[in-house]
Amino acid sequence: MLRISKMTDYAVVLATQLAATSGPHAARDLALLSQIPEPTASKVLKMLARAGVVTSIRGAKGGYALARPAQQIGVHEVIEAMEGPIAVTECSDETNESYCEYETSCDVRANWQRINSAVQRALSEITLADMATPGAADLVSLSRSGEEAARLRAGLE
Amino acid sequence: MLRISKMTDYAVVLATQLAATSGPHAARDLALLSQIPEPTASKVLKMLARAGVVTSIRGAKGGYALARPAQQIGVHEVIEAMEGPIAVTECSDETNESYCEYETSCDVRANWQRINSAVQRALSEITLADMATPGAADLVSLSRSGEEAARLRAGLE
DNA sequence: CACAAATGGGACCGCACCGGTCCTATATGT
DNA sequence: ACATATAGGACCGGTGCGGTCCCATTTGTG
Repeated sequence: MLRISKMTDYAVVLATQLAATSGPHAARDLALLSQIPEPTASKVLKMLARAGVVTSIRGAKGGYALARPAQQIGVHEVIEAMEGPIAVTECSDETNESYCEYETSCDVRANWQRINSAVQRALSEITLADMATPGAADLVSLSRSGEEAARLRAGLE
Repeated sequence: MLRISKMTDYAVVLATQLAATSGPHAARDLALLSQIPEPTASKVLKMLARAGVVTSIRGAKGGYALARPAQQIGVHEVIEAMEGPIAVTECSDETNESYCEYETSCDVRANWQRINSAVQRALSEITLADMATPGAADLVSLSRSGEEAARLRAGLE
């Protein structure tokens, strides 16, 4: 988990660009703006459209626009559009019957739901409008990551 | 992001088992308990050891134990042990110089940090002790990140 | 009405990564 | 010494993902 796929990165970039401007934009324009290869950007936008995150207008003068106001679209929607439902473990989603004989391990798996919902909540609180506003990235404190933060800091200096 | 790899799932299961019991356990025992193929479990435990999540005791009567009390180990440590630093985008971690000519897209990428830290925070608030307690799957620490995000949004609106 | 400009929906490919196994070296209790 | 563990890799097969391309469909425009 938590490794961001490139496609998902593209999706967020593109969706944010749609949030920043207004009116429909052709896939080609968005691709140029975001420095994403055009065919790939097109594919990503199609996925977003199918997921209902953006709307599409076909034909000449067509393009893409957000399906709803940017404040009402959480980044989790974009991410789920690209990667499917978030963080399901095998134990939770399917029909499997009898490998839960050892209840200890299955209890643990049930607890994965905590992790899933925690992540989901965190992601749904960040909207595309947030992503479109440039400055405020730092007021989210990343302090508690300890060594991670230290590494980042070291990288900056 | 957010697709949970099998290895990571194993890691959480194994770590949680260590949290539930006490004293060192051999990899073989843990593997049997959790229904994970032994060589794989062994590999996962090695990774956790190298990351400092668990300690190892070599030789006969050896085994693995948590490096710290379960309440002090967030699941993000386990996850990072398996997958490396959480959710970094290419733009943030490396030495790359000049593909940020279009500042709009790079601004967006800077905002990835919000997502990263939101997820990080959510995960760091769930400890192995939480994962080891069976019933109380909901509640606990999830509310924190919610409040935080609410504050952020309040600032924007 | 014909044409150009767009999206929709796939098929397709190459490669990196991941799950999984196994082998050898080293450490340590008995 | 010997049995029991972990440490650290090498190795391999399969799947998934990034990425491209093609063709059908829709729709504005001259």
